[in-house]
Amino acid sequence: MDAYQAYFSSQPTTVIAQDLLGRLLIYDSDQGHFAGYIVETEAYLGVKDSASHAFNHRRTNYSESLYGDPGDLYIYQIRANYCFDVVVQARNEPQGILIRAIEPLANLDQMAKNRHQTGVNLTNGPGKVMQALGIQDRHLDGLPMDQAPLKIDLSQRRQPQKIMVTPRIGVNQDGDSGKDLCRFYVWGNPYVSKSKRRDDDHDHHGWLKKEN
DNA sequence: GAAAAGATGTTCT
DNA sequence: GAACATCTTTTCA
Repeated sequence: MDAYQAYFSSQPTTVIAQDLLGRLLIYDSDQGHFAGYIVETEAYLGVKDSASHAFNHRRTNYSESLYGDPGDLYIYQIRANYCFDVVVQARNEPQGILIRAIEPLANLDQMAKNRHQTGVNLTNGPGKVMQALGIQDRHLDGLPMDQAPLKIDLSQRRQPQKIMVTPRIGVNQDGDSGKDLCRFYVWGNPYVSKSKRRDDDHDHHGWLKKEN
């Protein structure tokens, strides 16, 4: 197993989800070089998680990638929108981390064209991130991230001032896992989904220091 | 700034 | 036919 796979399988999923906050998401496409800091994640804990696509060992051709190797991509469509997970834990252990929001760093102009929006609306939600990056199909589904154009840079990390923990967004609250505290985000960052502007940290966007 | 409704693909009953 | 790991637009405050 390489170091990339080890990172996504040597700690509990909720710990990895928090460690991903502040890391750089990169996508190289024919639209240019996209980059942004991850500011919001959600952990999905596999067969015992009532909100997971793999609940009760559900396994279909559609969600097969979730059962793949740690560090693989799982790209899926929910209603009219695409989202993506990083697959974590060993092969056949279907856990994943949904990347819900990023703070854009590079290629903001192209993101605005792809989204037909500006400001925080570029990337403050999982479907919005995919639209901003111009990903509107599943051709990257199942690929190992370190060999795909869409990847997370593990060589550096921006340090959040404070990590907030809440129940997940958009999942059925009546399920056994509906109120589990599996959503993590950078306090004060304006790109966190469903956040209120009066809670923003205008000086540092919730990071410990200025731009590296 | 909140709430409601519509668009929409896959899975399960 | 119903539910869903979502987003946009409209309507009302």
